[in-house]
Amino acid sequence: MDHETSTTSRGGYAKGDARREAIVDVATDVFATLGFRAATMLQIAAACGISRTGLLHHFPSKESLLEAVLSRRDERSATLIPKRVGTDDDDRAALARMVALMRHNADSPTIINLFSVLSAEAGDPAHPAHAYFVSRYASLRSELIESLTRLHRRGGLTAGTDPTALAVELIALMDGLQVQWVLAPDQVDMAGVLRHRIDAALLRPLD
Amino acid sequence: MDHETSTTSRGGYAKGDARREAIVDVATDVFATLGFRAATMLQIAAACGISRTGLLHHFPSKESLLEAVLSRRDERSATLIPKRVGTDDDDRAALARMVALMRHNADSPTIINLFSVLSAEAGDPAHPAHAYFVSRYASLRSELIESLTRLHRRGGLTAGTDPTALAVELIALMDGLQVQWVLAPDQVDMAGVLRHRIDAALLRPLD
DNA sequence: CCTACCGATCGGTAGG
DNA sequence: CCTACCGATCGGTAGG
Repeated sequence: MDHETSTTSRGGYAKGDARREAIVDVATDVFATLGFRAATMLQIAAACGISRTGLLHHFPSKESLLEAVLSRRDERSATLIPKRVGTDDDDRAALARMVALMRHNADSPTIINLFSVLSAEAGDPAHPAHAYFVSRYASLRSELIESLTRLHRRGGLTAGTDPTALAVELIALMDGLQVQWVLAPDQVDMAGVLRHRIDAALLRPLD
Repeated sequence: MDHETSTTSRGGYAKGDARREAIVDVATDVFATLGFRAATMLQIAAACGISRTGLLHHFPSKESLLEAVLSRRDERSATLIPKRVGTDDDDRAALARMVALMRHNADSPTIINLFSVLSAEAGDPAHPAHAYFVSRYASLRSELIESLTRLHRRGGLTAGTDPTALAVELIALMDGLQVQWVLAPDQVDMAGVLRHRIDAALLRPLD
């Protein structure tokens, strides 16, 4: 949170930044596979081809590395999900992007694992990412509730739909599909099930 | 899996069995909080008020303790969810029990955490519970698909419902609601959302 | 021969 | 980035 360095390279630090980015990529994989607590700095260092103390040169603690992994993820998803909405079509587009995201994630199981494992172990208030996930889900809910409420006011949702309950349901559906998909990729059509549920809530289905 | 001892006490071993049961309860809590990999035998032993070697006397390895925790959970849920179904009412009752289970789980966050954390970290094929969760979800899916298919054939579901997709969706919904609920219990009405989704799929709502 | 442990220690590894 | 370390703790096993 309080690391001034970013992934954008500044004059004279290109090499160090490139190394940091490579480390964050590796750490993402390891945290995704083992979770934060069971992952070790030695494993991550070895996968980077450096020593454990060399790793600590770039990230002074395991938690600082976790912060870097999460903020990198936030940057990436921010580019995929723009903030400015307001029209009916924008809100429908936001739902379409959720489906596209599920389809995209089916090709990058690492990210699926990362959030499944971390959000589960972050349920413990003592977990270093607990606050992050609490506020992450709060943001997801409030943004989706806003979108669905606008859609509902403009008559875009089927009668009797509660925008708040639907927002909670759709977020839960995405998370649960990912857990199930990791254990049986062939049996779970993540994007298809989500798309079907969203279309059932919309008066006019997605394109 | 291959431990002949059960939780039922046999003549002369009541004390040992009671101790084993107490240990399994404590281990359930610790695994639920930390996950399997990050939990330590020392923590579990300390929480039981015995030494680590005393713990190992009862369970020769950490994995054997995990097996005991999971099979205990299976016994408990087996008493809650009987196997013999076949009539239309039985299949509707199975859906009602899913809602009741969500309501019940909201009072025992430990079990929620246990399955959220373990099923997420078991996505790694190298995890000792990987096979368990793969087959657990396969069973859940096939049993629910059976129930929903019977209901559908008897005209109990709304038109255009795919029993297989609905089974995947309902299981995902339950899992995702639990992850979200742990992080914000006041914002997530687990049983309410599930109930609402099930009623939307049924021609005649649950009682 | 059974149970229910104990204190000590094995070779390795944790985060820093 | 590395070698050299620290206090502690890991899962598992020894004899008693």
